[in-house]
Amino acid sequence: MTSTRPLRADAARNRRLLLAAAAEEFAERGLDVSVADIARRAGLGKGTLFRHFATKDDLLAAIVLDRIDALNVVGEQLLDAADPGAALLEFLTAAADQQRQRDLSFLQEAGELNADVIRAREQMFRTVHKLVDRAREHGAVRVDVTGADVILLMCAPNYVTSYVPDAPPDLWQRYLAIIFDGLRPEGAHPLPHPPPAAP
Amino acid sequence: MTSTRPLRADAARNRRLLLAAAAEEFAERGLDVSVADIARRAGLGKGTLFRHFATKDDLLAAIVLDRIDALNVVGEQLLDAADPGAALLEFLTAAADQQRQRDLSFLQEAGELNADVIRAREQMFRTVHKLVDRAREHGAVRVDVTGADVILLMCAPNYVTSYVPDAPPDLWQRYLAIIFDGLRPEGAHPLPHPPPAAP
DNA sequence: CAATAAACGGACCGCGCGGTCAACTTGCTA
DNA sequence: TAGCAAGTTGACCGCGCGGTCCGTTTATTG
Repeated sequence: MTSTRPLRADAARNRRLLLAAAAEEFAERGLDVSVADIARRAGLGKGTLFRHFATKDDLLAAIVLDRIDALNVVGEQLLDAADPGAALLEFLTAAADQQRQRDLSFLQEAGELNADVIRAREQMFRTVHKLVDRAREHGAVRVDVTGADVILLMCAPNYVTSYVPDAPPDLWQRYLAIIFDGLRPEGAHPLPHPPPAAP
Repeated sequence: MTSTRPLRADAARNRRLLLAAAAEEFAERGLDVSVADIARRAGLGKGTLFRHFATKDDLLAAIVLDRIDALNVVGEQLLDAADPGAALLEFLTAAADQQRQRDLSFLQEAGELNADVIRAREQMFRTVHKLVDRAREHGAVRVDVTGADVILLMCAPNYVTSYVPDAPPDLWQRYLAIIFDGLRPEGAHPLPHPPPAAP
């Protein structure tokens, strides 16, 4: 029973400031910005950061958890869209758009992350599987790709554009479109390797 | 005029040992293994490592340079293959296969790297452009993708599989096949964003 | 085989990191 | 508005990193 009494007003505000600062800092400069920089950006002391998040990883986990949950909500809403193929594309668009900029990828090895994150991630993965199954049944996706494939390919558009120096902010759409065309049944060539069991 | 006299026999051997150890270590444990670990793996002192490579980045650059050059050789040989579409696929296969495991990506911002690496990379990129142009003229690749697109997508198969915990070593082939299907003209949908000028 | 320059190695240095703590400030409540 | 728990802070700690340096070892060569 962790009956958490409500945060004091200033503490709640500072927590939000820290999360916002961290999200921006991670996005702009990658996952190894120092906690000192994050605290400075939030206009707070380093000690305050560690009062709210025991560890740098916990801070990251809190951000990632929010994003995964938000993404899962979008996915679930799309589960009963009229056009399952369009719904899957829309989901992938939302996913790439949300975690634009640098990575923050949620596809990390289990051990590295908080149990809450792992749980949320698995739920989101289940949603993706459903979206893919529906799209496949509807003939919008080739028969030989699985939910696991789509999960793995989900981050690729952002990854790919992260290497072009002054990329326009929506360049990723181009690569999502190419990859999505690769998922379509028309003109599909047989795949040389079975899908992974994992995600 | 840097008239470099030949290395002493043991020094030459140790240089090779260091390059091999670094390549393995980078591949297995990522780019931020310590130089101490690399030296230990090579069975040499840390000082020796720094005698051969002034900086950790120089060591990385030496490895990357080798790979880029090797890849460029493969690409140039494929330039007059009978089937330009198959040649492009073969090139991408060689690229992914060579730099399997962890990243070592050669698509980094210019400033980060040695001038030699940048030169080699640009040459390799020109080869890719030629391979793509030939494949496009031959109808093996959709008309709206460019060499720059292919360069960006080149590393995606390895990236994507790097997230599955105990991935079979050739799982990347599956995602290369999917992406390559996305590059084909059959069933291509118009792309939502112009290609980047950059690479 | 002696002489010598080249190569080696590991103790050492300074830095910046994630994380701690005790003195101080502040919002809440009775 | 007094009292106090909750919250804040920045100096501080230990660590491991990339990189240096110099006493020692070794391949080469006349």
